[in-house]
Amino acid sequence: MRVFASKGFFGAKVSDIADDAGVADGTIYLYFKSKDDLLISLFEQQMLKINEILSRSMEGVAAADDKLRLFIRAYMDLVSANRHAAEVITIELRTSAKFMKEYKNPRFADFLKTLAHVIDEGQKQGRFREDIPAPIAARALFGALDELALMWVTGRTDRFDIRKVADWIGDLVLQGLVQ
Amino acid sequence: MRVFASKGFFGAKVSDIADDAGVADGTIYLYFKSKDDLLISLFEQQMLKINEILSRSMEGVAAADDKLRLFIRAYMDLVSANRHAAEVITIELRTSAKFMKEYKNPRFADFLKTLAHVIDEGQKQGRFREDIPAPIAARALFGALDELALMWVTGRTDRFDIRKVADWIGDLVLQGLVQ
Amino acid sequence: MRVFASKGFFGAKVSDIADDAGVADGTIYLYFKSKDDLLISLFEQQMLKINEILSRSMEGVAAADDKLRLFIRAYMDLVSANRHAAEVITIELRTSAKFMKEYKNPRFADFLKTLAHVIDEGQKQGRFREDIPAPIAARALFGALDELALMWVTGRTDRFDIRKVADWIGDLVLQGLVQ
Amino acid sequence: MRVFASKGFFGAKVSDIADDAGVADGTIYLYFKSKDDLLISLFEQQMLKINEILSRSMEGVAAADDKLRLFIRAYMDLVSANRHAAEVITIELRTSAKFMKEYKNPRFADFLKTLAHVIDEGQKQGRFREDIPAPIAARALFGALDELALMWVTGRTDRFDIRKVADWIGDLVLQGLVQ
DNA sequence: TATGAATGAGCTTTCATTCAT
DNA sequence: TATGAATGAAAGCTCATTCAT
Repeated sequence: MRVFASKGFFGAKVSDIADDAGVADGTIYLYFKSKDDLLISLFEQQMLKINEILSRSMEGVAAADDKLRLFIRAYMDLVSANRHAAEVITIELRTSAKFMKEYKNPRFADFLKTLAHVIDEGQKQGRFREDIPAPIAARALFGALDELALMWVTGRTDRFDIRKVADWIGDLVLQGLVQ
Repeated sequence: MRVFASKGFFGAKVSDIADDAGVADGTIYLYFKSKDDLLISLFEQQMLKINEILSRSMEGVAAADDKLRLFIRAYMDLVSANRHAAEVITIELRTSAKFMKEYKNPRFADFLKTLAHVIDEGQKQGRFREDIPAPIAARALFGALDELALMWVTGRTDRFDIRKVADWIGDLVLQGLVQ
Repeated sequence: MRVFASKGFFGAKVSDIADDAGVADGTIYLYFKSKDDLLISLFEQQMLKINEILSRSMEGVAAADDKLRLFIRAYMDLVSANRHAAEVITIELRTSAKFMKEYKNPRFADFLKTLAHVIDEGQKQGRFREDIPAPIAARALFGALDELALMWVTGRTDRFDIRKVADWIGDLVLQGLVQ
Repeated sequence: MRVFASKGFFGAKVSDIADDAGVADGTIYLYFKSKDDLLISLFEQQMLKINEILSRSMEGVAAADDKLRLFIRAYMDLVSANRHAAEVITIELRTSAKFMKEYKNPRFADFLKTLAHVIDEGQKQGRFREDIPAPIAARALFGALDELALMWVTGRTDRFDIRKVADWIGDLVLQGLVQ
């Protein structure tokens, strides 16, 4: 993750990764089928963890808007706590489609489903407007979160408080810009 | 653009691009210094065009919320009219930072500035809430737009109407989910 | 000659030569069959001129040792007056055998013949020792001259007087080091 | 060495060298940084060996003229025993300056210093004339040796005895042509 | 299990040469 | 005659992957 984060998938040599891990190049291939597989395994593992943490963050909360705020905060906390992972997921996730034709990224689909589900709940609770389809809203929200994560990850980290950003996004998505 | 869009920067061979363009490999190098330069030139050229169209789309409109809606619609129209360009910009833009360390991407910065400026206007007009900093809101909005563009570009195009999506994002960002 | 001298045969691009000559690349090919041919023509032309000047320098002189001294001086004068030509001939001449398999360099053979002839005369005049075969002595003398030409051409030109060097070589070859 | 000798630096493809060595192309790059580095390493290695052998050949001999004769014989013996090396050093050494701007060739400088030192000794012993500067005489002698080595290496080897040539050069340089 | 030297396919880039204008 | 844009073969180098130890 450290190596992919700092050099990107194509820039990262298998030998760089082996060096960073303190093993020989060949050893990598005892645990992963290929460099592609290495990145995919990373995705899977991280997304699994992320999905779990995000789901847990909303446990025991009933109101959809509270859930959404908690989700957003938890997501941003994850980003700030796992800089490298965030960078890899944020950036390489996109490119992956291009060079790993066959990989469907099921965990990311899970992620989006969770988010859409919360919004759907809100709509059923009568709290959220129903004219925007939940999957679209979920995707838009993810885009916003992802972009700000990228901004945080590539920018000077000390420039702004990621907790505040989380709340701003919560306000934006729940109440909108118009006051 | 067609080739980068379908294979990604690293997957696209210079000879693929030359083939697609109907010229010899060497001819590429009469017009571009390197493969990197080719992608960068593409960015610059497209972003310049995009920025121009987006600015023009809001001309003669006073209210910031109207401006924002027009901006969003124009952006989505551009995406649907320039599938390949959208794909390249959406995806390669992110990766670019990793493999083109020195490239600052000034046109994208312009893009964000335009968007932030509209939001700032809305705040000064008293229409938009002032607790969310304009650059953050702009970035979040771009993330949402970009993500939906990606969804449209990589998904089955006929699945939903991009115009409707534009309006949904407008509603979401201006009024929020909570009704 | 200027371009070959400063960059070497392989380092010199045809377009560099065209630029230096103030013509288009294609124009070169109206006058020379190929880049190889260009260098060969240069050799031929220069060596012809050199051979002529050297032969003339010894005209009307009878004693072989006087002839040899005059030859040496004339050679070194040529080198100092035609820096670029000297550089090309001195350096590229050697490499030529490697990459221009078929080129026999007849003018250089003429050059060596002239020199060997003078030594042969000296031997017949009873002035020069006969135990050293004239062609070997000629070749050795050329080697010495060539090396000093190279030294002069690649070194700081102002460091020593090429006329003096010529006389030193004359003394060395005629009288030897032992006093 | 074999490949550089038969095709020259530019004519020799890295894959030719790998083939000749019985390894894969990539293997070359585990041991040498680049094709340039390969040639430079060859120079260094050979010249080191040559300098050592030449120095040793004169050990225990006091008179400078004896030393010089031994040096010349040893040099020619080396040439005849290491045909390919001689060819590479003789020819590529010259061209090297043109395409390897930064390479200073320190071992060749050592070689010349050794030779000049012997001549200087002869002058101090009162055996050699002092009007010819030792470095100039050394360079001239090297030129003669180098040229004859080239002649031997590129010509039909059986045409003359390299030992005899060595002695002729010894006579020429020590006693001169004039009898 | 772990190693790391060896592999060799594959890619970007260069540049001598051509030829339509 | 002159041009110079276009060509495309060719070559140096990289690096994911293998496999004997």
